Amino acid sequence: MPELPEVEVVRLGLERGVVGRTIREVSVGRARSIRRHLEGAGDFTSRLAGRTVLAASRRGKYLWLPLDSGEALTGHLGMSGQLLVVPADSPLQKHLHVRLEFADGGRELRFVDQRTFGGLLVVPGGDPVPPLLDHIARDPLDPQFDDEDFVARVRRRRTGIKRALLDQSLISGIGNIYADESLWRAGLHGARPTDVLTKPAVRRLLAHVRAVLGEAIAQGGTSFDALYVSTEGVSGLFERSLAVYGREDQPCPRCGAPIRREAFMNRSSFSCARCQPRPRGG
DNA sequence: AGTGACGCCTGGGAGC
DNA sequence: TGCTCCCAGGCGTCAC
Repeated sequence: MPELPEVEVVRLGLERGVVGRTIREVSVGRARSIRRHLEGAGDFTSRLAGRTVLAASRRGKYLWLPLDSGEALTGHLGMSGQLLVVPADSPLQKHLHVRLEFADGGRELRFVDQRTFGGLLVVPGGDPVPPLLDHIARDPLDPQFDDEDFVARVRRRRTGIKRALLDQSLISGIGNIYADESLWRAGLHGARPTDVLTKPAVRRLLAHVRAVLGEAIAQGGTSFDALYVSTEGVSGLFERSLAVYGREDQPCPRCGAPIRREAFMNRSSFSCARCQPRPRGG
């Protein structure tokens, strides 16, 4: 499940694998994967053919490749999207939807996506950020992320802290796994109301968010259900470092109390029953 | 403007 | 065995 660390690992792979290369031809096998490119497949492929990739960029969970045309090939991996850089003659993946061949005849870029929540599109801009992504907040690893502005905005919210962490217009890149891990490290239950958290508490949480994201990148991300791999097809190793996510009834690594699982936004939240007390009324 | 619910997808696993 | 149901969940859209 690609969140910021997984997407960053993919970005690094794209930087090594496709930056500086010129696209020769693009084929779209499944229109749904470019559904956000409203002009359709013909327009999509013609905007890419002959263009050179200038960089590999990321904000939160979005990726984009700025092109020499002033546009950018933008993508989101959704739940199960993969961007693979593979030899042109390698076997076709079952859920291969878009192929980009390069003029140098070397390895090609493939978009593979089982659940098809992800997708690609070509958009104007891209240096530094396509306007398409204006509504996506800076992520906490962005040097220009404004800590005190984040703290203030969180405390003005009237919601639970986990909902706030998952709100990509407030802070981007965090999904269910890293939200739960960060909250565990901070000793906060996700239902804790944002408007009564102290400034130091929010700052501490932000520090834990940064730490867990950084550690996960160093481990190549989390390949919890094997749907996430790097551009080289390699799984990440951070699953073994997860303290709470997916660990219902197992002992909390800090206190030994059983990890609890609760329904949350049509999915699950994992937390320690002792270290992360549920707020009253929550 | 902020808040929260909903729908989109597929495959693996549980249960019958 | 084979069927049905549930679950994973990021994000755009929509209602309030």
